[in-house]
Amino acid sequence: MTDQPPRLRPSPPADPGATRPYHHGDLRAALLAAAEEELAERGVEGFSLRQVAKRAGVSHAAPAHHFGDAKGLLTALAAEGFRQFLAAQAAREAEAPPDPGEQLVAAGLGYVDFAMARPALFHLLWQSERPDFGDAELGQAARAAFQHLVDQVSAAGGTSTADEGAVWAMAHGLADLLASGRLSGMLTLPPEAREAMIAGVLRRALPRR
Amino acid sequence: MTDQPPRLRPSPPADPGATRPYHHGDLRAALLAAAEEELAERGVEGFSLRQVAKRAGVSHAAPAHHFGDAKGLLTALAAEGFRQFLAAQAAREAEAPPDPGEQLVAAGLGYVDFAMARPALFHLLWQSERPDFGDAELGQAARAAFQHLVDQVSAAGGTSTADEGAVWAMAHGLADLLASGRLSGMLTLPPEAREAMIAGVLRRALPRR
DNA sequence: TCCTTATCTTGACACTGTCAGGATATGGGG
DNA sequence: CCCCATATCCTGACAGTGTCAAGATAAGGA
Repeated sequence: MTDQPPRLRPSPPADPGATRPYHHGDLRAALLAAAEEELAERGVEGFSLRQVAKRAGVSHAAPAHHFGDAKGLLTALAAEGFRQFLAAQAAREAEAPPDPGEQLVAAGLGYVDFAMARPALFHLLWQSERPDFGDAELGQAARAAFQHLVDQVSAAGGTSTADEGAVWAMAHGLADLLASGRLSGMLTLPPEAREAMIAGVLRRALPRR
Repeated sequence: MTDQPPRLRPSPPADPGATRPYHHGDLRAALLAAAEEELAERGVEGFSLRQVAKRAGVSHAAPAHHFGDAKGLLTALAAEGFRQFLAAQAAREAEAPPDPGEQLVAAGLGYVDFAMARPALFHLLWQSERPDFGDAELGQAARAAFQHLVDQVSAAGGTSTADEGAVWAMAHGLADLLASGRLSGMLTLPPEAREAMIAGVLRRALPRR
């Protein structure tokens, strides 16, 4: 497992005795950080806007000014999540040999890394309908993220829709099943062996020569 | 266990003038049907127990007696969903040649069929935390469903955890991406071409000889 | 200094899931 | 036949949720 992209800064201790200034200073960033913590603890389905506000030490209606509504907050969080998702792939590629095939496998490993390290955020990005995927910023971040794999396929000699779909589906299937705790046969393996097996499985989707 | 419902009202407008009998007759089945409709229309994240009760033409607390709480209803729905998921695979296999490899591909096609035909239910089965997967009935149905693919892999000559994982991940990745409207390159294909491409991609995951 | 703007709080509303207690039908025993 | 134990369903209440309206407070420029 390689380095993960830095998480949003952890939320403040929320000292109840401390007199908090009326203006927070950087509430937007604090709310995003609190939202991701809430997401990790309660899941997408248990996500509560008021709980996020409470965690950030602010009134229940404070998020509205920065994000409009809950969908707006989750949209911003998803956009940031897609950027970190892309960064997870880049981190793996930086450690891999420059061979196009190896780079493609590395991207797939980063795909799986991200899903296993932050399953709730992965869920928000790929299976939730709560973010507004019509939003410009989120749309751009999302397209950039899953276009990256497609580009890697081309670089590795893929030419068809089938090539793109196969690699994407294999990486995504592994990521989703592993993130949700299935594929126990792989999960119980020691990390190095598991990683090697994932790489081997990813290679099956590669265009054959 | 469940009798065939005499009338599974597909969309009961809850006729206000009609005097409904105090006892419904087969409320449990009607609630399950209403729940799946609600699921299809609003998605897992928009699911509302009260809305289900209203759709079935019954008071908001009526479901409690049959299912306990919302989790209980979704657990029962998920168990039924897994059985139908398995049936979708079996339906494809019945039309395929008896060759083990072809049977395995057929199972994968059924896997994808189900996800595309009923994406919200697929989402409930695989990505939701609302059903109680510790429940005995649901656990049995779930295990039977995703054990089937693994058995097919063995029959087709698969011997390793990698073989099982590869086929499962490929089928699952295709199903999830297609159900959520991604993989547009495949979605825009005519059905026969799309099906052939999916089969071809599934074959990539098969153990090579 | 004063006023405009941004930021945050308080209060309210409709909706949700769940619980408690009451109403009604069903079926079997007397 | 009557009666009542039980299953079934309803009404009402409560806390929690997202969102809106209106007010309070701070920041910054004229």
